[in-house]
Amino acid sequence: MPAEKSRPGSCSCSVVHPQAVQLAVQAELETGTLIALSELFKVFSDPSRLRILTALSKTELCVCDLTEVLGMNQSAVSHQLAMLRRARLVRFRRDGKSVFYALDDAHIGKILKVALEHVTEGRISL
Amino acid sequence: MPAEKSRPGSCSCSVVHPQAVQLAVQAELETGTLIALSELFKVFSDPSRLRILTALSKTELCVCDLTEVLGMNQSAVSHQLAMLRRARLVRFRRDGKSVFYALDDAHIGKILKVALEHVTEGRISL
DNA sequence: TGAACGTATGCTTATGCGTTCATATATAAG
DNA sequence: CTTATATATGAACGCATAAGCATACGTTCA
Repeated sequence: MPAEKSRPGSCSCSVVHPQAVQLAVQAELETGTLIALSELFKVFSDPSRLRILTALSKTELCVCDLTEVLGMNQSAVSHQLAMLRRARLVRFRRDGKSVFYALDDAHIGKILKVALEHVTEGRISL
Repeated sequence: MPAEKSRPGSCSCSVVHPQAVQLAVQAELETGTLIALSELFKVFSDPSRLRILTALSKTELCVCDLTEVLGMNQSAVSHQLAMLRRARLVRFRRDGKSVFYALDDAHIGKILKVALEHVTEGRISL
């Protein structure tokens, strides 16, 4: 008997470790959760958006302020803000002609903080 | 006097809020940190990689095991593992013909946990 | 109402990225 | 040394996306 398993679709290996595989399979996240997670991280994966979030972590800002802080044009900033809005990471209020943005969730700061720890520690170990 | 400021490059607005902008500018991350952060999040922004990290959070696995767990072909898994390796999120050891992968950093679990909280809470509030 | 201003958005382009295919490397067995 | 197996890697294809341009929308003021 050559292999302890042999599901045809996935891989030709015969050295699969069943108990480890089973553990891993049981730990799998639901598809919906997985997609939501990856989309959340995708929002954080762009430097411009990180700068926006960092700025908003200190104070509410209007779009014009953000173009000033980031040195980007208004269209680019608005596009990124739209994405942050869709991800529900920022909220906004209109005041006359200006629209003010602010962070929408407490977890955002936590995520950034933990990630920053990872990054800076990695730095040191280099 | 029409505007309180008017740096030409960024934006034609005249309603910039100087004290808020200053606060935000002071909070800016260094460019290197910013890039490192965004690259870290980029690694987390793909469902396949999240599945790999979730699986490895439970147990060490060889490449063949991972193809089994994920139902992806070996090449795709290896490419993703290479990326995780470059990001120093996983380490690996060779044992005969097999290569076993494991998580490389304690922060990874934390980041995932906090993000998961955000995602699931968002779920509930819908 | 019309003009001016702040902001949002559709379209386009350039770039990036995930997967697959083909192939290369590494280890083990005969 | 040859063959088989496990993994890695380069090239290419298709899709997603960030940024810029032009323009539309919403608000204020005259």
